[in-house]
Amino acid sequence: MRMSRLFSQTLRRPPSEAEIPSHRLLLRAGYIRQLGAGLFSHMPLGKRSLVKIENIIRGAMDAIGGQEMEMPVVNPAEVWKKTGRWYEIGAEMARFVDRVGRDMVLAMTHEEVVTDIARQEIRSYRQLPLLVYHIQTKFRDDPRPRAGLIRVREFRMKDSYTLDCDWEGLDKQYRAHYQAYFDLFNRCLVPCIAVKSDVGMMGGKLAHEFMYLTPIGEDSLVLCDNCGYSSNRQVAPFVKEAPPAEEALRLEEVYTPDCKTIAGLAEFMGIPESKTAKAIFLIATVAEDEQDVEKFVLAILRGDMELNETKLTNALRAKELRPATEEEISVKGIEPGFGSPIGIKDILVVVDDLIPRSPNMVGGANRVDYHYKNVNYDRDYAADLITDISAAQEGYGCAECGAPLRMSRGVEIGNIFQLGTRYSAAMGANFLDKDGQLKPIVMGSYGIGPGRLLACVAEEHHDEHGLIMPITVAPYQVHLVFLPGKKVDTQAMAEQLYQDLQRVGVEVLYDDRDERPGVKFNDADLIGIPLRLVVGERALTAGGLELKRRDGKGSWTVPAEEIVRTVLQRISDMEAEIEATVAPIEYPG
RNA sequence: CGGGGCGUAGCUCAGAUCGGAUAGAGUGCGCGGUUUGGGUCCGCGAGGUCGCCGGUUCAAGUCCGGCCGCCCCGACCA
Repeated sequence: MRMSRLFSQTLRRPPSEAEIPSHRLLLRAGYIRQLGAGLFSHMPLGKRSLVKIENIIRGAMDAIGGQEMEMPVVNPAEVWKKTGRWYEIGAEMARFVDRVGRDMVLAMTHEEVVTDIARQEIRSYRQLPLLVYHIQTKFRDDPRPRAGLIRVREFRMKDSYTLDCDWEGLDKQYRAHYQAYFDLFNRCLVPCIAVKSDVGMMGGKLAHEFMYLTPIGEDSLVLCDNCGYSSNRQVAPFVKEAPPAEEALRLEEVYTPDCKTIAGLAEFMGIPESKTAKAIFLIATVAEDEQDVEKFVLAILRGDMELNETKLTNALRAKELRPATEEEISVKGIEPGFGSPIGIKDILVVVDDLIPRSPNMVGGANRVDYHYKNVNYDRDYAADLITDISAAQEGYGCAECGAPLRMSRGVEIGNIFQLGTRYSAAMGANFLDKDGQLKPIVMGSYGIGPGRLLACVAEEHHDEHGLIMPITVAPYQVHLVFLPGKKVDTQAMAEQLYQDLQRVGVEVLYDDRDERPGVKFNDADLIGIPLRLVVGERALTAGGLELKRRDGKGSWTVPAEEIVRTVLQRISDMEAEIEATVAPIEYPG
């Protein structure tokens, strides 16, 4: 490609709305342009990188037996109603009515469609297992897109689906994806870890998220350096050490003026926060018989701990969970700031599983400026549900080995779900097994966001001058630059090289513009093509052309007659370096 | 959806407190010259519904009201 013809220019300054490096550089280098909140165009450079990423994904999926197909973006609501997700998913799914008044959706994932097809196609265990995938544009009306390509509303997604006779088969395909994902992320040179995750709207049993670790990430992760355990904070369990047992003392009301916070209360009472209990009031939306019911929930956990809303949502099987308003709290006869489950009726009380093991706590008395001393679970109040609803924190004990946990942040670049029979059972996708029994197909679902992955590549590989694209993902392999010469016609040489290199299959971005050297070098650095080939008089008098790696790992002066061969060699060197990082990884089970 | 910020040339920003005549700069873009190994220098030129609608006023980029858009924090989220 001739840069004089390229449809996008580099920007000297990034638009002011871009804050994170990947967003700024992808804009400046001309890979992307923004249309609206969470809506981006991929310019020719960006599109080429995106296609390369998608092809890396294709390679990895095909290698584990995947068959590429394509399913419709627009779905009739009917299938979504059948699985219930029409009702469960909120405003993030775009819906519309077609010309004859039918409800339609823009599919944000394709379990329904795959299951619908499977229902028609699959009759026998002999047709299983199967792995199908497609790479397609998705729209999710995210309430808050951010960070450039990291979190957008419209994006490309690879989603694959496995169909199996049983859980053993699913497990096998799940593990194959686990390995394939590491392989392909390695090929993109994006380091990542797999963490256990919440199943969220997908439903199902087991799920992992693949996380690129970075402070700009929006997921909080819990990691154990000792045993390697890792989990999304949303679901992370941890060791809760119960305080020493004590004789239950007499319940006592104490005057605690202005103690509306845990910190204030602990200070006033002269006790650690761990001796207090906090009461949090929420409204949970729960589906009962296809109807949404709002339930008033009182969550109780130790004063020094934080509520984990995902855990609570899952425990309640709630669709939605939000803090209760002061009015809603007052209506229940509860005093905000001094709330307590004691003596309150007609609410759903959920207690963190550490509370029953914590004797003589200080908690609210439902009366302004008063708390109870020596509150003991069971004796003084009861819960509808006792379970883990507290959030892991830095330093808490690892649930596997007890060592202190470390917190980190990450960007989710892929995920894998063991769905089981949720969709097949709901939609009647059954097959006849060996034993003559009709059984629901056991399914899995697996996603990757190529656009987000591109952002992570940029985030991981750049310097103060611009992008440093890995050879596997770069829009072109070689950036050819000529610098006008006084005696030598460097432009003619460059034109010839441009032809020669393309003839042997090298992808060349050729800067044929009449620009000053500084401009060309700066643009080359910004765009980040892995190899830069300069035709200039200075190097020619020193014996050849200048070939340089953008990542700083080598530069060479190459005689003109050897240039094509050398370029091919350097390209395959760089490809080999990356392929060497692809290795079997232990599946944690 | 709550809190905060911003909206003037392709991009980065002045101008707004205190209303006043053809709305500016840098960069980018076009033309001419100059220069040619890290964003040369000089000249000329094109480029604007000052986010939109309404109001106040003799007069609005500037004041008032409403709306829209974008960004950040939170809520939310495969």
